[in-house]
Amino acid sequence: MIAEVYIDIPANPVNKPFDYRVPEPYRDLLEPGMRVTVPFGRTRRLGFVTALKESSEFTRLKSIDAIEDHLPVLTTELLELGRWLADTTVCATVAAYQAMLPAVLKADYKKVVKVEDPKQLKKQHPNLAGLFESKGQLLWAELVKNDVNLLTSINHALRKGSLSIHQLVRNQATAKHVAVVSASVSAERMKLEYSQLSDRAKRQKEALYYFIHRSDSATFHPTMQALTNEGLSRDAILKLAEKELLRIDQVEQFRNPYKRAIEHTEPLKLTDEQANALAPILQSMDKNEHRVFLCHGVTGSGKTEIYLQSIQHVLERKQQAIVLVPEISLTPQMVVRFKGRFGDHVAVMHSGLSRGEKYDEWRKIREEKVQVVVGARSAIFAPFNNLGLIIIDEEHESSYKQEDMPRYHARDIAIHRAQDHQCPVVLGSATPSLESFARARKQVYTLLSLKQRVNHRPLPSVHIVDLREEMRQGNHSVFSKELLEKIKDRLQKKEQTVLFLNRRGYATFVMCRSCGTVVECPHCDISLTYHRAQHLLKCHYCGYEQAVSDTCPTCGSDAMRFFGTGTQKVEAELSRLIPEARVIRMDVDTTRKKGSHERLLRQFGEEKADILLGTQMIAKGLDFPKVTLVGVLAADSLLHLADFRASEKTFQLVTQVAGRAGRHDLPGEVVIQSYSPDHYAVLDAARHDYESFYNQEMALRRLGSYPPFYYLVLICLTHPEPAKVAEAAERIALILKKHLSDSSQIYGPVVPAVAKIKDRYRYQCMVKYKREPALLPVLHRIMQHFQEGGKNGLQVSIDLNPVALM
DNA sequence: AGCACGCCGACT
DNA sequence: GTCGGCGTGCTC
Repeated sequence: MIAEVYIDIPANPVNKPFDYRVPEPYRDLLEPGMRVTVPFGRTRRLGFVTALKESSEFTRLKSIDAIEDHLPVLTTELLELGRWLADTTVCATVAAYQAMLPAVLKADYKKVVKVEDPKQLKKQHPNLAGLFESKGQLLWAELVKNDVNLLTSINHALRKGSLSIHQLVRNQATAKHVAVVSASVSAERMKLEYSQLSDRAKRQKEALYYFIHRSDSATFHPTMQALTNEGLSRDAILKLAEKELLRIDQVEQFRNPYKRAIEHTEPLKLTDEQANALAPILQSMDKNEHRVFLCHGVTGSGKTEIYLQSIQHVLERKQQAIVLVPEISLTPQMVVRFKGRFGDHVAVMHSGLSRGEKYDEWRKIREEKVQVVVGARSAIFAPFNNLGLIIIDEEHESSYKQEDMPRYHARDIAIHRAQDHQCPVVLGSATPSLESFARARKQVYTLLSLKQRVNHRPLPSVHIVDLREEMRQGNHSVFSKELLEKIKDRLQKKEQTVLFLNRRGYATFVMCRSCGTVVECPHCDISLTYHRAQHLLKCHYCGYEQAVSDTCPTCGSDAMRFFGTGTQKVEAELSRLIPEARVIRMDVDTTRKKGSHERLLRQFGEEKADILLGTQMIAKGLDFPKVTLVGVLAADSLLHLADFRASEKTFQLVTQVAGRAGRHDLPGEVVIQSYSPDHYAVLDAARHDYESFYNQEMALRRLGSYPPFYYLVLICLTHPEPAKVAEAAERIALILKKHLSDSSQIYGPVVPAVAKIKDRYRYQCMVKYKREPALLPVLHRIMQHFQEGGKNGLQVSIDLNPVALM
């Protein structure tokens, strides 16, 4: 028997299956989808078995070393999905497989140096022999870490045979075990032994006594942890186990990230609108029919309840469901809603979990211990075998697009899997992506509309403030008069305010007023942002930091001034203008630590603050009854980005943020500050008019030949030398022009808005096309040709259907 | 990704 | 003459 194995090196030259002989004892065990360790070249690597066969065109086959799994980690469906994913996103097949699995299933490679001939080593390299001391082997990394100059003597010793190198492939997947203690003899016997124990064995007697006097001693098996918590001695228990009076078992345990008890909830009574939306979804499930529904519902229209009740139906049909939620709205609030309804049937997957916790949640899915998974983007690969429904909440969210290889969009994966399983997909959003809404209009998707909020609360009233007018009246503050007054008013009424600004840091750039020099990052083509807390200038692209100087590096004048406003500056302004206000600031800088995101939100929920000030991350999923005012400080910060989606993003963001106000009994109010108050994205968001926005934006997209009228491909090249990228970009553009049809438009090469990142110069080519059969073959060929380069050479990335043109 | 093979500059 | 730089090519 022969196995086809994909080696876990996501590079082009090894992106193909390698044949290996399967040793006799493995023949009944090995299945496609399992991981194996194999000899590869002169090292050992982990690989994925994709197929089994009887013959190979290669004669000198090596054998598989070991099987790493009992159960295939990739199901037949996922193996196939991975191939499709690699093809359609132009990446290595293993890269696709790795993206579908939890990180712990990746191998941990360790190089080990072994002493073969201690005497010779001591004679020829006493310094090396000293390092090894009495140990027979050392980790390569440890050995080299001490002294790089050792390399020469190590090489010499290797050649002389006094040292040898071995490759260790360690499986990182470890289940958590707990020690469980139980009685291994009868109570009578324990009593007897007890009486025979010497009085000096006080701790042992104590422990034994504890077990004897349990009426349920036969079925009593507490964890070691629990017993030591009771004050019993661990050593005494071990001694008793040695005497075979007690036994200790290592029991595999799922880590439980959600320890607190969650109250069970019952299905809510649906409004007519909700019931009308739910019915076709259930119908489609019952007919085992693949259909995509676009659930377009205003914020607060009760989409989640529709999700919950359709999942209920999935469970009744003994099927499984995947629910995708954007990472930032995967809050405890959200988890509680699903766990409350479905309890232990739910696994949760998000970035806040440790690697071990993620692995456990994944195993619950793989071993069919749960039927529902709620998770961020990668949960779309949940290894369910009988999917009945896939839900993507906030389907317009750009975080569903993975930004590194494989550059997939979870929505595309969802539709592909749902076709395999003949089940429906539900896309939900208050502000659908133009792509999805256009498909709904063309009846490719089925549109479900929810126009009313469940509790019949009116949508918040929205005021647009013209910041140009404020400027004219001499107000240079980040707050308009109107907004400031409203914040003060809420403070007095003990109500809460949410303020949104899409820029972190203090000032977005530092400029010399005398010569106009803007301080830029030495490694990137971008201005540095001033962070006041540490009094540093930081690059938001590469993380570079430098001290703030008082004088201009170019002209030496002391006219350096801060421009632009970030969240830190707003925070400072607030404490100056309204010193009594308690402010919580939420941005990448204040939520970097694990759990701080949740902690800040909880504090705000407990009304320990009056104002929540934040970036993107506060735009979604927040639901606090006391919030009656939402302020969007600069609604056009995104609008002027050179991106065809700028208006769409602005519209979505403003709508989402506005939706945070007045979700409960108290009426909500929204103030939008903008330098372009007449822009349709701002106006339509203020009027809660999606269709009007859609129509205007579609007209512009048609004019610019942008999605959803055309598909895009973005090819981005980087290299430390500008001339090298330019040349490669030129050649790629030529290849595209030569091989693609006339109906496709090829743009570039051009230098993108940020011309250099992390000391690498960038160039881009773009293709717009409607139907282009030659596209994927050409892109694969480009990848093959240009991506063979080494570490510092040319890097090529291909992004099909990019979400941003950065 | 590693690692060897292979062809040109500064050293014992 | 050799050590060693990193450009190219292969791993079932």
